[in-house]
Amino acid sequence: MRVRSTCGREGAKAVKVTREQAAANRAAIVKAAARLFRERGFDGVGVAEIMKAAGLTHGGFYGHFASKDALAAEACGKAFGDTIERLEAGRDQAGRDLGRFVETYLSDTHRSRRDIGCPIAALATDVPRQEPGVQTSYAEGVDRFIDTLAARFPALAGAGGDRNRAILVMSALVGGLALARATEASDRALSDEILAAVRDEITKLPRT
Amino acid sequence: MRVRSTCGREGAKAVKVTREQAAANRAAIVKAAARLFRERGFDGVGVAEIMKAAGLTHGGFYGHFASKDALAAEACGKAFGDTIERLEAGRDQAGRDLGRFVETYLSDTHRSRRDIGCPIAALATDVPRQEPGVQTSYAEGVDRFIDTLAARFPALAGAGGDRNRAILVMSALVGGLALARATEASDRALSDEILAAVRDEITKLPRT
DNA sequence: GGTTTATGATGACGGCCATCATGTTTTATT
DNA sequence: AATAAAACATGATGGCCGTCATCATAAACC
Repeated sequence: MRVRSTCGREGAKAVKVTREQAAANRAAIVKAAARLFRERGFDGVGVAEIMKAAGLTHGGFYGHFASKDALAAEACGKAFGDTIERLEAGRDQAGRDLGRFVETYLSDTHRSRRDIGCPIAALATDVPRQEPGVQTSYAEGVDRFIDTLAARFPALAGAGGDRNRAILVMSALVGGLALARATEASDRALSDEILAAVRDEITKLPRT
Repeated sequence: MRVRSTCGREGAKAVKVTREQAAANRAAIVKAAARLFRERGFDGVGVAEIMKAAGLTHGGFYGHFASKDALAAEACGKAFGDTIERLEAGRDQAGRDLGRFVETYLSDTHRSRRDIGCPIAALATDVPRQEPGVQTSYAEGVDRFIDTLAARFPALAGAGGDRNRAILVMSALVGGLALARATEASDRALSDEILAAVRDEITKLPRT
């Protein structure tokens, strides 16, 4: 009720697309957001840039999502979905045994690719500062991650059904990766040392 | 060369203070920044708010610091200094043995007080997105933290002089605390479970 | 084939941000 | 006592942000 603009007068090349194309666009927005949020944090990327990365302009955004926060929650869920799916399916070698998985999680590649890596490690300290929707999405992801870990690696499943061992391993993985990333640029030797140490110590953990 | 303003015309109550008062003001800025950055992240707080928290107005800021990033690096250093000093001095009970320290690090209090807690856990995922100065300050702090940990708790010092065990414990502590914070608001039970699990598993770790 | 529907492009709004120019007042120096 | 230096308050500037109003267009449905 404030705008009395005269916009959209001359060059509005509207592009009404098919229903499935619109759905594809929506998915592209979520996908781009999941990538950019992990790379730069929730507050480090604007709506306009996300839309541009999805091949659209910023105006159409609110036709798909109620707010940036709503997208953040959904993008967070997608990032978890992708990661857990990869873990559950065990498509690559990392799914076979714990040692392989730990090697992959604490690898050079995972350290340098925040944008497509584990959202737990990429967003951990950002989440407490976000809206409830994002926090819920994240917490559900963490819970699923723990269960998946315990299910896939029997050595992590406690005798009494507790998930303590899986939680310890997850915490060490997430903490180690986050610290390796934080120190990589200014002290590569330290960053490498952290990766190697957590890798070695986790695999040396006594079996239950 | 752009401003042709007519500012400071009527009510400019300038407040030139003594030399030591100026130094105290500078320290107050760093202190406020160290607190606010841990609470809201480097990009979650503006210069004006930091200055206000220090009891000043935003204009005087650039008399003390070259940029917000320069302050961020210094505030990061101060946060580490305080935390490591507390750990080294062993003033409180947490300094005595590893179990006590782990209990304190993974306590309710530390979970809810990001602003005065360990900067490693508060800023981990923000640091890779900051300027080199901040990253260097952070990496130095992490390095010192590992050394302090290994020095204070003999069980964490490896036989060959390696710091692997200390690094594992640090990673688990940092990861566990960060995840407990991220899940606290939306799933308190999960958050508590994480704190307890990491606490228990670390203390059950075999001695070297 | 005509009507309805809704995608998304354009552009505007107000707010917040980092940074800096200016001016006043007081301390420090000579 | 006079002068230089410096601290800090005021306020401006340009840029980016999330959000929204408007509307051309083409798909979806009858």
